Amino acid sequence: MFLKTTEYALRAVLYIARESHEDRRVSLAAVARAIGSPASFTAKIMQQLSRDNRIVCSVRGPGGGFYMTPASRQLPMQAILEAMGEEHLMTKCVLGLRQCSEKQPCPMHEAYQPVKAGLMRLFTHHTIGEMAGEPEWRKRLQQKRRPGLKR
Amino acid sequence: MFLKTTEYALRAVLYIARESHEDRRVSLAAVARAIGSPASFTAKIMQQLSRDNRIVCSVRGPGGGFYMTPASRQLPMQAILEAMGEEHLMTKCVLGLRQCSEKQPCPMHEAYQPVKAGLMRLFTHHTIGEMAGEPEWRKRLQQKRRPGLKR
DNA sequence: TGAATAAAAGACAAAATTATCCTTAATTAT
DNA sequence: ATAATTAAGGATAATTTTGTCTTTTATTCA
Repeated sequence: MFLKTTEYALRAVLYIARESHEDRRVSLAAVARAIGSPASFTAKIMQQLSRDNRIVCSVRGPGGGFYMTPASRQLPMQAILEAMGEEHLMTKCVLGLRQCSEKQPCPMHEAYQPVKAGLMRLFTHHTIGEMAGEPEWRKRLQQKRRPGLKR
Repeated sequence: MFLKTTEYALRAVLYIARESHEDRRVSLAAVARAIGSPASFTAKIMQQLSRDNRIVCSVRGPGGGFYMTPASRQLPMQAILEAMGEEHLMTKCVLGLRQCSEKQPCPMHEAYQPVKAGLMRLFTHHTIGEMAGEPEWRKRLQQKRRPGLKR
């Protein structure tokens, strides 16, 4: 569906939405560990996500790291795709045809239409904060982070 | 959504389903032109699709080319994805997590579920022949092939 | 101010995907 | 049989994506 980069970005933002506040920041290393992406690669992704502090905010120096404001949590999930330059994946033709449209439909257009609509709805109708609200996720990440944890 | 290779494969099979019969074969060059993919790259894709003549059949020599049998037209669209080794894209987690499941859902699992179901339905419930049945497609391909056509 | 910390930025490397070219094998027609 | 045609197969190259490493900049604290 998405590029690995974008998958990492989605994971990272959801993680930060859970774990951070204005005063409690999470480090790059913590993010990388949590989302299972190499640290220096994660760094590049975080740069895209924190450009202009639009989606996540970043602070350098001791005690620094990343966090999200309440305002950013109100952004639709789509904002993450936009930051990564992959928002077109929601509207793209299944066959990858540029000219495909309602007027000039590809053979799969009609059948794919409801899937596309569902995708768009998924990313436009849900905010980041909303998506980050699931409790199962955090539990699993902690299991993963310390595999040898007893019980 | 899919790799370019797979998009080409889907386009190629739908094109061949339309244009060919046991006795009327389409050449590699024709397929490549129709789907807008470089000829030698298309050749590689056709090799995957005609392996064991499972999806398309191929014939070498003068008058040769590719065609589809009525039996192949009955295959679900999914068969094309399988031939290209991308069937997992239908069932994959949006965040790309391997462990994501009903029991261990990622934050987007529940919301993505209906989209995934739609995707799977799209490729399992529709046959290649069915999908190839749209008249608009052929018209557009012919326009594209000869851009300077009068009228 | 100076040292330590943590992200930003840039250069570079590896891997995967996409694309090209050349040779071989199969089929048809002469 | 020989030549011509068309796909198969193999080797190689270009591009994109993914990943790494080093240096720079901002911030905090002593």
